[in-house]
Amino acid sequence: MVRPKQKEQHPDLESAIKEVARSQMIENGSASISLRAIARALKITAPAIYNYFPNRDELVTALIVDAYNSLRDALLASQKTNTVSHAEGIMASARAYRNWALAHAEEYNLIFGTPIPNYHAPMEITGPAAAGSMAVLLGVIDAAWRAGKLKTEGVFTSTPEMIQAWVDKLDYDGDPAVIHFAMASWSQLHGIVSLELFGHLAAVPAKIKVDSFFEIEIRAMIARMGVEGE
Amino acid sequence: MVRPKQKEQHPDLESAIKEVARSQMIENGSASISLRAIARALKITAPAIYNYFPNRDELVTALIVDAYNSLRDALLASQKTNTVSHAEGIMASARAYRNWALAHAEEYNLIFGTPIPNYHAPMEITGPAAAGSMAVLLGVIDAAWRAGKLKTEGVFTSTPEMIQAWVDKLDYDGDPAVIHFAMASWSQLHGIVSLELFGHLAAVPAKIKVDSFFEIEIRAMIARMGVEGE
DNA sequence: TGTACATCAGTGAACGCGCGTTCACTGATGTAC
DNA sequence: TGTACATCAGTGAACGCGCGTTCACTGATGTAC
Repeated sequence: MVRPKQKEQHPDLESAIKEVARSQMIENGSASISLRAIARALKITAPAIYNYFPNRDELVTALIVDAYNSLRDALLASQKTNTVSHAEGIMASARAYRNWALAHAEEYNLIFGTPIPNYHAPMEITGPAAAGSMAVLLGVIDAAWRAGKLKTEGVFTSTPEMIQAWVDKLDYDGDPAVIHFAMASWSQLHGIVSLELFGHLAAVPAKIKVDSFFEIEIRAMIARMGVEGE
Repeated sequence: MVRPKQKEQHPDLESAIKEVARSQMIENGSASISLRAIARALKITAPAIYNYFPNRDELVTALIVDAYNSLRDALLASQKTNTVSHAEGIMASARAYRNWALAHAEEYNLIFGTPIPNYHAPMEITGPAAAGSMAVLLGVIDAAWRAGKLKTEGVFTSTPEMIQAWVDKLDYDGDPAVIHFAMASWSQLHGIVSLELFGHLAAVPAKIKVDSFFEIEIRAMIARMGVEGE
């Protein structure tokens, strides 16, 4: 997708296009990514974009992949500085997830929200990107399990279809209950974060802090998994 | 909005317009509600719609209000047939919430998902409608609390800002922890349901059942609230 | 019963707009000799 | 150092499209006398 360039108005127009696309998503929502609007903002003509992306859909795909990678990096970064305890490690990744979502609201929406009309994500490209960020979340919980900190007994009597599918998909060799916990944690993160993003949790104008609600809920989840506090 | 009619191609064109709008949301997503497309489907001309809705935004608002009311009715219906136990009452409303969302995916998305670009919901109209459906969820948990079935001690040390705001907003005279539990339950419901709707929880093509995952998670939430099982 | 009139739901043409994409082009730059 | 040529990022015009909304209208129906 990147071609050797000889002259350019912008030092890196491919990145500039994506950057403007991101900022336009913030203004108008991810549904209204428009090549012409991007070109206008960059003071180039719309066809120039075709030197970098073969069409609008591939630009959207690139934005999705970037978003997943950005989320993955944020999650990874939260782990590097946290070796205190497994409970705190899980808390740190949860906070990193939420903070990333709040700081990149439209990108979060792009990957986990309403699909863009008339756009169909090519799974062979977005799938691995998605797995990359999910793997970090699973990894944190898996680490707690491998350290014997997770209470997996009694989570379910027989492995449900859905969990087994994830075990197979991720080629996971641990306790299926770890996958269940990862999915449960992710659901909870997503539930809080997405309601918060759309202003459903707190009265919007006042911009009331959801922080303590988030902390209480995630700690409850960690307690449920049996991981001891710091 | 309703005017006396003397002749009509459709017995109730106002309802027909909303019905077609709903089915077009299913096909193309809520972002692409189009008066012209609706008119085409009804074999009328686009300006005819202006006899029923002053503009596109008010049609969208009407759809949002309908959606909230429909969800509220589904939640209420789940309560009428359930007097077995508080735990089962909560389970029933949770299942009703999920089932409604799965059966009305685009309406769910319309009220809780990405806002429609360039559309701003008039809070004085959508606010009460939203409160109506939320009130049912709160009511079920509040009933358990009033029956002394909820373990509200130790949920938080001091009432967080966000919860207090809801207490004030809903003029709630019970334990603030009940509001917390209602918000927590809703977050959890929303998290699972919205991931499920967008195919993130289960590999999409196989359409793997999320049912048991959902049951396990909601039962865990009920257990956390201290409500005894059946 | 018959006629004149008012009502008003739905029509059809038109407006100005923004969109993705194509195409032949231009003109600055880099390269070869 | 100087000239001829190839490259190719970006241009500008054009395409066909769908959109929300306006406007003067038409023609079937209901009503009054």
